[in-house]
Amino acid sequence: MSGKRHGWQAEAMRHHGEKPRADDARGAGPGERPHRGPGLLPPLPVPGRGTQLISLDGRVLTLTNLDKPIWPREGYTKFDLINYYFRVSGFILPHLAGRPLSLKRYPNGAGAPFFFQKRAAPETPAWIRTRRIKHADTGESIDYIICDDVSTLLYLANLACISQNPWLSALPELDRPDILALDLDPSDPDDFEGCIQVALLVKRQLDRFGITGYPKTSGATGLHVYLPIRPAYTYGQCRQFAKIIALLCREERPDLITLESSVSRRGGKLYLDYMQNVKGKTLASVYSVRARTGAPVSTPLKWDEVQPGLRPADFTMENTPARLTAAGDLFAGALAGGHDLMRAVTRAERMLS
DNA sequence: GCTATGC
DNA sequence: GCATAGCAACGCGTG
DNA sequence: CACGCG
Ligand SMILES: [Mn+2]
Ligand SMILES: [Mn+2]
Repeated sequence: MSGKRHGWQAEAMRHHGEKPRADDARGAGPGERPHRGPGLLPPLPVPGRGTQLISLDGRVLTLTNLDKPIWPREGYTKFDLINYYFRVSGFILPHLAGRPLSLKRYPNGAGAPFFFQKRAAPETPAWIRTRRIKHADTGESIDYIICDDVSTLLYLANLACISQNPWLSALPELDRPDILALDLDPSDPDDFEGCIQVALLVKRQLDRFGITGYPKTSGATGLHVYLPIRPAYTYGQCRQFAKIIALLCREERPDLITLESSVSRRGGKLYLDYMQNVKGKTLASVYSVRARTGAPVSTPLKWDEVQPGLRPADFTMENTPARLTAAGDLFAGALAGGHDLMRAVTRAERMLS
C-alpha cells in the first residue's frame, strides 16, 4: 500500500502543557504493536478531548476540538468521527486511492449547514496529494484533493469532512471510469422496500449479461450498485450502457421505476439514476459516514442481504468495525479487475430490441 | 474549520 | 476583538 | 437557447 514504515503507530504528543494521563500511552509499546494490514486498526491512541498532535505516515497532524459534538443527540464527537476513520482506514483507503474528491463538510455538526469542497484550500499541508485538473471548456483548473493514506484521511476528518465523495475514475485514467454506478433514488424517502425490489431487478438484468454488480447502502435513503469496468471506455460510453440497464429495468416494472430527470414528473417512483456516470460527478464512498440520525455508513452488502427487512439505518459508524471484522471488505471485488464493457454492450443491445 | 475581510 | 463570508459548479438531457 | 437536475 503506502510503503511507509510507520504503519498505524501513532505517537500522542501533549499540547500546551496538558497534564499527562495514565492511559495516554496505551498500546505504544514496541512489543505489543498490532501490525498494519488489511484489518481493523485499534482505537486512535490519543485522548478524545481538546487538541492533540499525532504522528502518522511520518507527518505530524493536529487534531482540534476533539470533544466537539458532531452528532449531539447520539453523543458522538469529532473524536468519534476521526477515530472511526482511523480504525477502518485499511478498508476505505483502497476505495479512495487515486480518485479526486468532493468533500462534504459539516464544521458545526451533522444537523447544521454543510458545504462541498473540491478545491484544496491554500492552507492545505504540502504533504496532501493534489491533482490539478483542467476543466473541459473553460481553461480553468482545480487542484483536487486525493486521499491515498491515513494521514490525509484523518486530516480531512478533522475538517469535519463527514463524507468523502470520490470520482468514478482514478488516476491515471481520469477520463475512463473503472466503476459504473447505478444510483437508486427513491422519490419517497421512506420507500426502501421499493428500492430493494428495484435493486433485485437490476441484479436480474446484470445476471443476464453475466456481469457482477456490487450493492451498497448509500447511507441515506437509497442504494448504489457498482459495476467494476476496465478503464477502457469514456464516461459517455459507460453512461450509454448504464442507460441500457436502466431501460431494461424500467421495461419490466414501469410502475416502480422512472428515468425521468424532472423531479415533478417522477410520480413517486424510484429514480434509477444512471446519469451519475459523468466526469466529476460523485457518490458517497463506501464506508463513508453520512450526516444523518445515528451516523449511518454507506455499507457494502451481500446480494442475499438485499431483501425485505433490510434497513440502511442498521449500519452505523458504531457497528461498522465489527461488521468489517466479521465480513471483511465485501466491496473488494468492485475494485479488482473489471468487465469488458464492449462485450456487455453487444450482448445487451441484442436483447433490448 | 479555517482564513480573509472589514469594522 | 468581533462578525461576516466563502468554501462546487458543471455536464447532460429535455423542452 | 435556457432550464433543472444531482
Ligand atoms: Mn442516490
Ligand atoms: Mn442520484
